[in-house]
Amino acid sequence: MDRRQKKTRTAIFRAFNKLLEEKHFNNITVQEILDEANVGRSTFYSHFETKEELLREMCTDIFNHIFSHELHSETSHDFSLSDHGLQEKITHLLYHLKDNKGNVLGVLSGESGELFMRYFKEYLITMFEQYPKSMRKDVPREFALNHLVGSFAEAVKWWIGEKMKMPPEEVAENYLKLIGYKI
Amino acid sequence: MDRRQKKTRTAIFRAFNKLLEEKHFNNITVQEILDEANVGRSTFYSHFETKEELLREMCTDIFNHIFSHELHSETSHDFSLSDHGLQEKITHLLYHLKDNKGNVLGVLSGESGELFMRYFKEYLITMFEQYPKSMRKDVPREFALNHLVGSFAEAVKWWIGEKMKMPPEEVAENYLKLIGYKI
DNA sequence: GATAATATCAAACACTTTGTTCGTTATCAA
DNA sequence: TTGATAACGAACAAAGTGTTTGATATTATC
Repeated sequence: MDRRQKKTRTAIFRAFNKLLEEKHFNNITVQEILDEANVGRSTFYSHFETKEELLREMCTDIFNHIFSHELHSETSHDFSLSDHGLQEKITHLLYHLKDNKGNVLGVLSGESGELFMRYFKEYLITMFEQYPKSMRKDVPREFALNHLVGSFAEAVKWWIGEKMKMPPEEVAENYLKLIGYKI
Repeated sequence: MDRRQKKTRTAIFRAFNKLLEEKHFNNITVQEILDEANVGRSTFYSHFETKEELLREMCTDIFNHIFSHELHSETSHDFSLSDHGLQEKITHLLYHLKDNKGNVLGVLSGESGELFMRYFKEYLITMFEQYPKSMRKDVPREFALNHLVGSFAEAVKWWIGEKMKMPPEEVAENYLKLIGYKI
């Protein structure tokens, strides 16, 4: 990719992220992004068709980074035994989030969290599907999966809202207790 | 309140709700609401300052109706024994939601759930606080309460997304299993 | 280093939506 | 019946969107 393209792309991402920390997605205008990123109007629209696409691409960028190790680390293992690592995996994921504090905080802690959450959950589904033992079998599979994903996403949102002051290990432990996960 | 005011207010609510079933809140224009409700532009703005306020007022209207029985039915009972009714209370709440299908579906089933969810959770906090036994004590109270409220809200969202085809009793039962609630 | 390709820019553009204003008409409560 | 007021509709300024244009600057490549 052309250096110029990379440069403007990251400039736009940085600007957008900063703005997201301050105000809601809906109340951010393209003009504000342009001013913050020092990028021309037509340049912006040659990169992204709409503001929504910008958000989507930024989300996937962040998650591809955060989940890159998570999703592929154990895919070659025996499936029935892979449950053993759920606590470690969750802890690891939380540490990743903490490392990306700068990027994630703006998007998630702001009022735009719902949009970000939608993407987050998509990745979580893939993760939890690797741990069949975390799901109770006396409840419909879809219901149980939705519960795991939804409640974990809520826990993370709460954690971030609390400025991530609780240690990742503790968050993971508390969460696993609440979903009744037996090691 | 003047009959004329009531008339236009409900006309706007009805029109707005219908539009919410079809498209996202952000993509609904005031003009569309006016056309659907057969209401003049200036009339709309004499009732609601913005589109957001319209949504907010509609949400509180719905919840005040749905939770009116829920929240006050057992407040005079003995607190330590009130846990016995959680399953019934949840079931009852789900039936209420189903009765308000027409109102709730549009707001929540669409992608506009954000604001609606926020209000919903506020009411849920009050509800779950009446059932101390539903909360594990080996996990920080705030963490546990967030888990109960968040996961229940997610379950309801899922349920509505599935067109409420699962019977309320079953939803309540499955949910209580997942949070490890012992009768 | 020269060159062809192309990314960026600024400015102007048509278009949509918002929220306000105002004079007129219709409806209500008393 | 009458005074109050709600609804109407048309026009308005303001703000934002997404596109187009031609000039300028930067890049990859030869």
